[in-house]
Amino acid sequence: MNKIDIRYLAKELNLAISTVSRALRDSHEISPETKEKVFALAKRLNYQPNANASGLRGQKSKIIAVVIPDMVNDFFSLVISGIEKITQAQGYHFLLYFTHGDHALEVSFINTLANGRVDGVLLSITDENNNNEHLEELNRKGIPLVLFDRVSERMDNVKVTSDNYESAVTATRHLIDTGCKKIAYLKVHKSIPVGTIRESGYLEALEKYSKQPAPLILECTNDNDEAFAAIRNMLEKEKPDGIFASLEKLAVVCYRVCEQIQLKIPEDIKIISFSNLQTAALLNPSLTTITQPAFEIGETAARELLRIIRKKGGAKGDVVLKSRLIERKSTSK
Amino acid sequence: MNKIDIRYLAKELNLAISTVSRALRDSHEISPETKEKVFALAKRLNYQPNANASGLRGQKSKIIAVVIPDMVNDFFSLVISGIEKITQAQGYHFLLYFTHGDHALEVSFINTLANGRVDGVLLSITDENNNNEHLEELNRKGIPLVLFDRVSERMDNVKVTSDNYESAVTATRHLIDTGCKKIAYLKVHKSIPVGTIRESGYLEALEKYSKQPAPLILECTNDNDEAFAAIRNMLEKEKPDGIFASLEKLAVVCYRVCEQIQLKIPEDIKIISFSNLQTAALLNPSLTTITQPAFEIGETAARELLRIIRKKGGAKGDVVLKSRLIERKSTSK
DNA sequence: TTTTTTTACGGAAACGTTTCCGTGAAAAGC
DNA sequence: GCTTTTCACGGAAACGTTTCCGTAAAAAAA
Repeated sequence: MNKIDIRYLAKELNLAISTVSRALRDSHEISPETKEKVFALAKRLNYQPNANASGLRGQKSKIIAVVIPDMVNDFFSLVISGIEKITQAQGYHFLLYFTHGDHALEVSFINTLANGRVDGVLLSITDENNNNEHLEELNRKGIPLVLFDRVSERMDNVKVTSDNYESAVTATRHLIDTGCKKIAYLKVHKSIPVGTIRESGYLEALEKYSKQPAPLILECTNDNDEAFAAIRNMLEKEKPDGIFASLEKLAVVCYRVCEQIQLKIPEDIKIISFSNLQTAALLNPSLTTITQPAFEIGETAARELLRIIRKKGGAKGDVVLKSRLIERKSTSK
Repeated sequence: MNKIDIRYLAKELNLAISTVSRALRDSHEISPETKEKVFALAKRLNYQPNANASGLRGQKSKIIAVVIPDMVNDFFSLVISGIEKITQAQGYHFLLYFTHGDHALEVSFINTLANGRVDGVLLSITDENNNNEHLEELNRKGIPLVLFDRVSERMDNVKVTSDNYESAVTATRHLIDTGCKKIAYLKVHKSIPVGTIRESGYLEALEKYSKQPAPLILECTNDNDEAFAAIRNMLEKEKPDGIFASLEKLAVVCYRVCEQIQLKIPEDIKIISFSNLQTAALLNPSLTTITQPAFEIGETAARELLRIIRKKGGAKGDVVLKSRLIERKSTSK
């Protein structure tokens, strides 16, 4: 089978390669009749321009890279779906990379991407406390970068996030409003900024709206069994009547602990959690959540990136999207 | 900022471009000392070979395409994770495409991919009943293709699936064993082969292991509200004591219906479902599932594809992976 | 009519690699 | 000591586009 490239089309039509190329790109220098002939043949032979050749010549690939920690919860699945919607609509493609929480892997990905493979990068930072020389380098090379969800304040790229502080206040206040007198805040030990920001929201709300004498913060590890033990210990010792989990996996562990030590939700203890779990409504009892606009975060980040790619450096406007409190049975009075 | 290409390295080291290229690829024609110098400079300048240029010259991109219907349930997220593990380990990249159930979109994706952009394609077919001329075309062009989960028996590409028939038998039998006398099978109207295969498993099990006089099959639409109405109607009229849902979304709808018409699970009715829902254990009551080895399907499919890419056409061995029955409260006696 | 502009196209360079082919010098074989 | 082989590298072509530059012919302007 003959491979059909632009050269073959040209030969077949008795035209110069340049003419065919221009016709395909609908240049005004080409007569309508010639265009017609070229289009017809191209369609008939299902001609597809070689991506590497165009990319090499034009110094662009129509591909962006999406770098995220992983896909173990629904949040990033939804973000990806949002990104896909935009890239698909605008004729772009995307490569997907998981850093698995490994900063070195992130550095490696970013470095190997700065070689014409992609026109831009969408990144949710793996470890926000680590250095980001690799990102500075990306900026120096002029490769558009948009950060989302897990961002670094030290970078002045466009950032797309959700209102973690405000919704943490809302969540805490919701527990207070439903009668909780002693509210615990659960986080993971790796102090990712989003965790810290949510914590300040919790503290702020306690201060302002509650009479609780002292905050009650439990720092768990990433290990589920360890978290289970820690939470159980805390529940038995401190006996809080409200729990605010900063991550959905912590809420899930809480459910298990409560089952084991026979605490009834929401009678004995109320639980609220940040979560994008699509089955939150089906848990036993259904879980009240602060749900981030994950799909919209993906859409917005992608849209911003493509805008920058086209305009070669547009306005640097951060975008903060609103999360929603979805009240369910785990916090009913 | 100077862009550092191989030409720049050559000039800097007073070497020919070809020498540098060979050194970087660790050719035996280059002396160890020269290699050292080249490696050192390349590392110092963080040189990354231009992907489009290598791709164009070498006619390969080290990128594969992954085409799936969507990511609305955990199954495909897990598959993607499995694929990522393999591509990452073997130095490949992957582009992700969603067909959203639109056959024409699948055709369009496949066609535009056959232009050197990717070295191979991993596909879960959108509509197995539709024609697959686009896939034949891909085969003719010599672009490796591996099908997974939703495959077409008419294609003789490598296929990676799970044991839908056997596990449907197992699922039905599980309901029979827990005492169900009248078991309904729930499917969606689009007769995707996987649905049909599961149905035959259900029928086979009824025939062999149950005294149920006739099968009870309900065909739902993709619309959740319609499915709700249909299931409710069926439950009230037929009063089955066991439900086998071929898709997890149907099981979820069942839960809602049961709640509304006050049927107790598992006392009044038992439910089992194909599902990869990570929170199946947390539902109320926890849901007994047939869980497909999604991650392994992704791993296997990717591994097979990369093998074919390297060997340029290896053995055509289909792979069937085993699903697991995970017994939970929705089917307890 | 002559000159200028426009139209519609052709030729060739360039994008950054990889690899084929060639070659002088050193090493090996005789 | 002469021929042959090996070694280590250089030059240039090729991958398939896009676009710059050039140019006959036709159209417009003079």
